[in-house]
Amino acid sequence: MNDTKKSIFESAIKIFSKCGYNGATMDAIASEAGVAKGTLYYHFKSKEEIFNFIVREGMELIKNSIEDVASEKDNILCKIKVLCRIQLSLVYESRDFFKVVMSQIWGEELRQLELRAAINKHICYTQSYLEEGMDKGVIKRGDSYLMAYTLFGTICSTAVYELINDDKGSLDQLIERQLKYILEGIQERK
Amino acid sequence: MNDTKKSIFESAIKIFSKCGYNGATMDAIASEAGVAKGTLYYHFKSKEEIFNFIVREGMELIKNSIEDVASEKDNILCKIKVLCRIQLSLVYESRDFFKVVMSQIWGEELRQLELRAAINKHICYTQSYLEEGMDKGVIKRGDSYLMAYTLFGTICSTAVYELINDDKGSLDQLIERQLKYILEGIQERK
Amino acid sequence: MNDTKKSIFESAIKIFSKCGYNGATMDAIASEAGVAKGTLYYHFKSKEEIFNFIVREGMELIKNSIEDVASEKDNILCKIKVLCRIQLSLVYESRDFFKVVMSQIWGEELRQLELRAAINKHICYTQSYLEEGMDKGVIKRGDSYLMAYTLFGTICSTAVYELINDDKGSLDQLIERQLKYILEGIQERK
Amino acid sequence: MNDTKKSIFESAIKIFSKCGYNGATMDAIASEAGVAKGTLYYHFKSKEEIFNFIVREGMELIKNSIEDVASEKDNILCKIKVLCRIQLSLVYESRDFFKVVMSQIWGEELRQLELRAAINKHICYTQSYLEEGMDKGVIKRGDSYLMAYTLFGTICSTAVYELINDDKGSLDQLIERQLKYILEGIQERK
DNA sequence: AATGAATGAGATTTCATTCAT
DNA sequence: GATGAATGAAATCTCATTCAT
Repeated sequence: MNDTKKSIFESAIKIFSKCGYNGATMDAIASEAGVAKGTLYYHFKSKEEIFNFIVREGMELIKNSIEDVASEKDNILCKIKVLCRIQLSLVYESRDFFKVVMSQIWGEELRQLELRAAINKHICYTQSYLEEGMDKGVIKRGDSYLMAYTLFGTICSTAVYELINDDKGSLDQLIERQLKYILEGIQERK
Repeated sequence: MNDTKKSIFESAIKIFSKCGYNGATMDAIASEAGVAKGTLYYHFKSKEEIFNFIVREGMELIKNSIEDVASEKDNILCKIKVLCRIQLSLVYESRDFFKVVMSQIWGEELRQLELRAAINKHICYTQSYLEEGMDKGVIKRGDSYLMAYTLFGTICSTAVYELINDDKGSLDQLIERQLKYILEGIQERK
Repeated sequence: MNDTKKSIFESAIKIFSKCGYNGATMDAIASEAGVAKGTLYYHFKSKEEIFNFIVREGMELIKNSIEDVASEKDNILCKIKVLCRIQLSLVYESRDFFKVVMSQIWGEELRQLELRAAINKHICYTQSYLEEGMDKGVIKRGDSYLMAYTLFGTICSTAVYELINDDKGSLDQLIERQLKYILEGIQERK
Repeated sequence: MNDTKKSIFESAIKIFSKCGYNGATMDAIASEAGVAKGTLYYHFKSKEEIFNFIVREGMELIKNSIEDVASEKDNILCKIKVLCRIQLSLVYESRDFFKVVMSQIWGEELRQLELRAAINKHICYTQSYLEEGMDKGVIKRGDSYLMAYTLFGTICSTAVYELINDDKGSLDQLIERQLKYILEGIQERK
């Protein structure tokens, strides 16, 4: 990915996150990237292709981030904690990408079906960690697939939290709290 | 709200949920409602007004549903459980409304800021339940605001689950599982 | 076909004939028709649909013109002469339509393949007249299909003649001459 | 004309014939020629210049072909027959060039007016053969200019025939038939 | 000689809104 | 109350041309 393409890629994430897919205009993306409109079409066949490229690259990046760190641990509970922490902090670091995903996951257009497939693949990937946790006895036995979704829900809630409340101060604390809720629940043990 | 307006209202939810705000066309809404395009403008000033009307009515409905049932219970843990169950089942019953909210919450347009405010208000409302739970010693002491978001996240995850997996069979079971995860966590107690 | 649509239809023929299909712009057609660009799209789905509509209507018109007059004659040679005369005079009266056909018949786009099919159908239709002429002994026995093409070629030559030479004075004389060439040839009988 | 320029020249004919002038893109021509787009502009000033170059070269070639063969005969009827035969077979051998001419002859752009002038010059050239035929008593006396157009029309009809029917088998037979029709007409002599 | 990234003017198309009926 | 033809601003996309390498 050369400089121009990278610049378009980053600008598109910014604009898509602010305006949604249909609200984002090629003019806005071009202007944000500091290139002419025609240049977008030199590097991408269409607006939809920019979108798909973003999704593909973004999901790849997340997967790599997780694998890099998780591979260092051999304790499965640690791995799961790392998995959660990384995703939770990515919500902050790649907030624009998350907004694009979360706003575009709901419709019935082809690009949205593909996005859903990508998200489902990611959730299945985290599911495999949970199943290893069940085998090792550190995660409660149960519907690992649904559990993986619950975990994804926590990511979502964090994204919404970040969206509505701009408090960036206590990021680490926030992440630890969320992690605790998901692992141990919110109900007081009797 | 007369029949025509109601028909437009329901069609608009359907179209907004399928296409997003910008992707939805007045043509599509009119055609879904079985009326002429001009009729939309007889009942609503603009597309944005249809959207705002939907959000207002929808949030009102949810709040009423919760209050109706919660008022019957006097045990706060029961109230919280009911609160969760109702919202989780609403994800299924009003799935189109949820899609509209979830897809439109992320941008910076005026209508989106207003939507966020409405959602935040709703979360604060559930927060008050959690605080009562803390006072009564059934919910772990902690950041009740963040906890309310976590709860909202579970709603989100259920919505995404419903979106990707069409299994409608075991709805009650699903809800009970989600409820258990949020209350008791996913980690095995030692 | 209401007034607006008719106006678009006629303007489009004019513009297509002057600029070709790709050279014609929707702006030019709209401006010629005295309507807004959006109005074109209210009546036709696309530029291509305008083109196809023109071809369909135009061929229909020609066929009707021929049938109307030919049905009055019972002598087959008279019918064939009428067939030729009508087409030759149509070259002048509907010169813009002919230019559209002649300029667009050559490519490999879908609309052009359809146009070719329409032209071929028309040629086959004139072929049936020639075959009747052969049966009645007034037309030389031979390849009636190729002969029908030769007849079409005379139409073409007249169109090119009209294009290059603006002499409109002696239209009837011109037609009679062309008719004589095609029926009796240009070579001096020995 | 070096190899690169020749390759561009031939590719341009192919693309122009398939897409028309406005439909042909410099990208398509470059890709067909197997060179970069910039290379086109090294050899030609503009798209229009490529077009004009093609017309000039093509007309030159046709004239030379005719003169070469016609000069061998001294009988004028033979010359005229040769003239027809060569042009009719050129329709097959240089079909792409013919398509370019036939599709581009109709508009009002400068390049098209120039093309018409070139065609008219060619028709006047064949006219001079017909006049010699009239003087020698082998061609019917009459409007030699119109007659030359009729002859050109037969070329057109053959091109359309070739376009719609791919039967390449009986080329010589086809040409002889066309020649007969134009010389002797299609009507049965009584 | 040749390249191909970049451009921007201009093309086709979309669609929320208006308005006369 | 309801309609749908008409609009025009703005969207996506195309492509001949330029220019630094």
